[in-house]
Formats: sequence, C-alpha cells, structure tokens
Amino acid sequence: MADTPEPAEPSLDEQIAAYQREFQGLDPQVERVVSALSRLNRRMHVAYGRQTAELGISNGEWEVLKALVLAGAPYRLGPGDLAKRLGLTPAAMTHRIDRMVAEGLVTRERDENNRVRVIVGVTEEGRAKWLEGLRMATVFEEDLLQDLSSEERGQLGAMLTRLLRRVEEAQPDAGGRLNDLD
Amino acid sequence: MADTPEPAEPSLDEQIAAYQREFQGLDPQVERVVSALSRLNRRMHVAYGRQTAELGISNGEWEVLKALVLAGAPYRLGPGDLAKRLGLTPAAMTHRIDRMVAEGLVTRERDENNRVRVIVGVTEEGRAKWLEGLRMATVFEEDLLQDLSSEERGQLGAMLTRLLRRVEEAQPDAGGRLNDLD
DNA sequence: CTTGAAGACTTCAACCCTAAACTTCGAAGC
DNA sequence: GCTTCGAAGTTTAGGGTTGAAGTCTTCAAG
Repeated sequence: MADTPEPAEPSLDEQIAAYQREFQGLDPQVERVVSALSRLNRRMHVAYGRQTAELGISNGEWEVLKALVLAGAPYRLGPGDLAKRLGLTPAAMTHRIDRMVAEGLVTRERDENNRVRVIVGVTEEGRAKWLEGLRMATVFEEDLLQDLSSEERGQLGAMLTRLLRRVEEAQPDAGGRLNDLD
Repeated sequence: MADTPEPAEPSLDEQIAAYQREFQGLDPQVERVVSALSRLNRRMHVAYGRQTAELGISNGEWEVLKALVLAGAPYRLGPGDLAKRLGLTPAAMTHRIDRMVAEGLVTRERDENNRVRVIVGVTEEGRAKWLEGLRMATVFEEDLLQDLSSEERGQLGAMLTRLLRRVEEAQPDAGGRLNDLD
C-alpha cells in the first residue's frame, strides 16, 4: 500500500512550490499575497455562510439588509441602486427582493412621486437579523485578527487600502457582476 | 434639482463611517481589514473573469486547468479529488468536466485497474489556455502590487499567511463549498 | 396633445451550482 | 463463490444568477 497520494487540498506553501515547478519566472512574493487573499476570502465566505444560515437567511440576503442599513436613514433604496451596490444585475435584484418580501425581511412599494420607481425598505425583522448577523461576524473577524497586534492591524489595513485604491482606479466601473462577498 | 443622491457604490471610507454611525462598538481597524479584503477579492474576481473570457473559457474552467497542472506530472486527477481542491460538489465537477471535454480542454477516461474511478487529464489546448491565462493574471497581479516595495510585499504576505493559518485551524475541513475563487 | 426616446423594473430562457437519490464496481466476510 | 457494505461518479430536482427582451412611466419636442 502507501501508493495513493490520498486526495487533499494542497497547502499554500505547496501551491507556491508547484507554481515555481511548473512555471519559471513567477515572483513567489506576489503569488503568496494573491493566493493568500483568495484563500482567505473563500474561508471568510464559508464562515459568513454558516452564520447567516443560523439566521435562516442566505448570505446574499444579509448583504441586502446591510446595504439598506448602511445607506443610513430612512433606510430605503431602489432595486437599481441596490443592484449597483451589491454588484448584481437588476434581474437578480428583482428575484432576491421577491424572496425577501415573502420572508418579511424588506418591504417593496412604488414611489408616489415617480411611479416607475420602486422603493425597498427594511422591516423590523430585517433590521434585527442584520444586527444579529453583524454580531456573529464581529466575533469571527476579531478572532481572525487575534494574532496581529494593533500596530500590525493598522499596517495591514493601510496596505490593503493601497491595493484597493489601485484596482479601483484601474476598474473605474462598479466592478462588474458577482454574487455577494463584501 | 440636486436632490437625488445619485446612486453609486460607497467608498471604503464611507462604508466604515456608516458602520460607526449605525453600530457603536465596532473596531474600525478590524472593519477596514475585512472590508478591504472582500472588496479586493471582488475586483480580482472580475479581473480574472475578463481575462478568462478572452480565452473563451469561464473562470471555473480555468481553475480546473490550474488544479491539474499544479498537481504535477502526469497532470491527471480524479473528479472527486478535483472537486475537493476546487471546493465544489462532485455533481458540479461532473457537469464541469462534461463541458470541458466537449470543448476539448480535458480528457476523461476510466481507470483500467479500477473501473469505478475516472481520470481527468489536460489536453494540449487546455494546457495552452492555462498558460496564457497565467500570463495575463501575472500582469494584473504585478500591477496590483506595484505600489508596494519588496519589503512591504513580504510583510503583507507574511501577515496574510498568519491570518490564513488561523482560519484554517478553525475550519479544519476542506473549507466548504463555493464557486471558484482561489 | 401626442409622439418619440430614455429610464426603471420585470419577465423569460439558459446556465451552473447544491443536495439528495441512484448506479456501478470493488473489497471483505462467511 | 456469494452477499453485503462502502466508495466513486452520475443523474435529477430545485434554487439563484445572467443576458436579453418586454412593459410601463416620465420627459421633452413638435
């Protein structure tokens, strides 16, 4: 026996080594940063998914609640605006709002002054679920950064902000479509 | 006029300010790191999507090619192993392989010694597309990190690796399902 | 007016993923 | 050998998203 390599996801170090092996001329420093970013996000996404599942909602639904609350009083936005903030198509927004209205998380009404427009607002239950989700996320995030000193956290945040600024300049548009994240 | 707030995605700073406004007791340092991570990943995902689209394949298909190549010679893996590495369900892997076989990117054959097993291999075209995609990704990634000195890149990579280690210890399993990323 | 054009949202068809049931082959146990 | 259990893939049903086409309202001309 001891012949089958036992299937498993390669570690970050193994992956970087594999890159060096299969393609010369790749900067390992760059590759480490990029691969770590991707893996981190995947893990974060999974963690958030488990938490929102506890609330009986999906990750994407929580994102809608977040966008509405962070928009500030009176906590109302149109589907189109929401779609832009979440990086979704208007069609997806329509369906998602359908579900959330049915679940009692948000309300949908037509604008009185402009009947083409629709206004989405948060219900009490929606706001409560957002808050509970935020609390759970905070616990996870604090734990994630636990090993870093306050100074290191500052440095990390500053560097990531610089990276973000650079991509945002290169991609001036809203950033294209994508499920949830953020 | 000058009454409608003109829909737009809030900037990172605006979002952090909104968090402080709507929920006291949140650490802005933590929030900055986490939000920047999510936004960065979304932008990266969009960028990769555009690049793979140029190759006439999807992001997910490129991930399969990458996994096969990084597995090392003889560049063959079973669907189950692939699914684990990509964080997909076996069912999704079956369909994705179907498409990729039809497009001539990979081959699917039954294992001679064990006819339950299936072996997926890369074709010449598949390997070429992986390489071309890698070249494009490298350009993007170098540009992304351009503003950081080599020392800063090292620090960033080291800190991200520490974060990743922490989540991976907390989530020992393969990390759950999720589209592509990584 | 009323006609044309643009904007906001919805509807429809197609695609890809997940979860669960199903099929098939291989390895043990008796 | 025959039976049973387990592992590997595939199939099916259902959710959620995209892209394109369609509907309805508003606004500005003519």
